[in-house]
Amino acid sequence: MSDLLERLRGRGWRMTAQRRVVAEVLNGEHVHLTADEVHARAVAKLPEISRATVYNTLGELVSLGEVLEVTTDKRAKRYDPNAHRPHHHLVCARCGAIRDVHPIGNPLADLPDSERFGFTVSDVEMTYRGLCPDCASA
Amino acid sequence: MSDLLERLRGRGWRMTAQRRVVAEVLNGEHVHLTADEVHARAVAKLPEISRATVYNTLGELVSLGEVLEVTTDKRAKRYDPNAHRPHHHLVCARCGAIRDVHPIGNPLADLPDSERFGFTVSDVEMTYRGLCPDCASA
DNA sequence: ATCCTACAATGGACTTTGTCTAAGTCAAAT
DNA sequence: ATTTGACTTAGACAAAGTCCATTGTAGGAT
Ligand SMILES: [Mn+2]
Ligand SMILES: [Mn+2]
Ligand SMILES: [Zn+2]
Ligand SMILES: [Zn+2]
Repeated sequence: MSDLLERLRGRGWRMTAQRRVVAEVLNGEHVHLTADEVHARAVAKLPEISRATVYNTLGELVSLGEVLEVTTDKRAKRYDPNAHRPHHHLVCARCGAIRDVHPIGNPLADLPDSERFGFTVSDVEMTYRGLCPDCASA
Repeated sequence: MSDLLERLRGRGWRMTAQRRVVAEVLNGEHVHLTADEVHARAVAKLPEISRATVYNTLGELVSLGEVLEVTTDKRAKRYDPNAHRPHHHLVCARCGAIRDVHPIGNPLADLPDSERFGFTVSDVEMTYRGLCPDCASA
C-alpha cells in the first residue's frame, strides 16, 4: 500500500499513475491475480492503462521482491502481493481458488543428501491440492 | 514400454504407429519432455506425425494416468513417464535440469487443520529449486 | 481377404499468454 | 519553465496449446 509506494519511491521509482494503480490493485491476503485480471482492475481505475505497462510493472515488482510470481497451474502466471511472509499454496482442483498456507516443519530438511544429485538446494515450493468447501459439496 | 503398450491395448486403445512412437519416446527416469520435444523425437522415428496428434496422445496418456503433467516453470508443460512411483522434483534454476526426488516424511500431515480452510486436501506437489553441479561451478 | 465404420491423424486456423519495439509522453531534477 | 531520460502506448510478434473439418485406417464383421 502506501507503505509499498514509499519503499518504491525510495528505490528511485518514478511514481506514475499507472504504477500507483497496479500497486493498489495488488493488496491483501490470498490475492493471486493473473496479469489480465490485474489489467482489468487497473483499467477500472485508470481506463487508458495498457497491457504492456501492467506486464512491465508486474515484472518490476517481482524483481524488486515486492510481489511473487505463482504458477499453480499451466495457464497464466499469478501475482501475489504477500511477499513478506513465506508461505505455500492450497489450490482447489475444480474452481481454482487459492489460499495461502503455512505448513509446519522444514521441507528442505526432508530431502536427504542422497536425493540431491549434487545440487545446491536453496528453496522449495509446495502446492497442496484438493477441493474447496463449495466444490466438495457440489 | 511394451508393458505400457499392453496396458493401453487392454484399455481399448487402438494401436497406431503414432501412438506407439509417442509411448516409446516417453520412457525412462528423470524424463520430463515438453510436447515439442516429444514431437521432435517422434518425428525422428515417424516423420509424418503431426503436432496435434502428439498433443492428443499426451493428453490421453495423462488422463489414463500413465504419464504425469509437470509444470515446474511458466513455460511449456512437461510430460513425465514416471507415473507409478510418487515423487517430487528438483529443478536447476539456471539450466532447467530436472531430477526426480523422494523426500522423507508425509507433507500432507504437515498442513494443520487450521490451515486447510475447509478444503478436502488430497495431494501435494513439492518443487525443490537450486543449482545443479555444472551451474553451481560456473 | 475384403469391407465397413467408428475412431484416429492431419494441417491449418485460432486462442491465450506473454514479449518486444518505435514513437510519443511526462515526472522530476535543475 | 526547460530539459531529459525514464515511462507508456499500440500493435506487431512469438510460443504454447486448442479446435475443427477433412482424410485415413485399425481392427472387427462378413
Ligand atoms: Mn500466496
Ligand atoms: Mn518426474
Ligand atoms: Zn473450488
Ligand atoms: Zn544447471
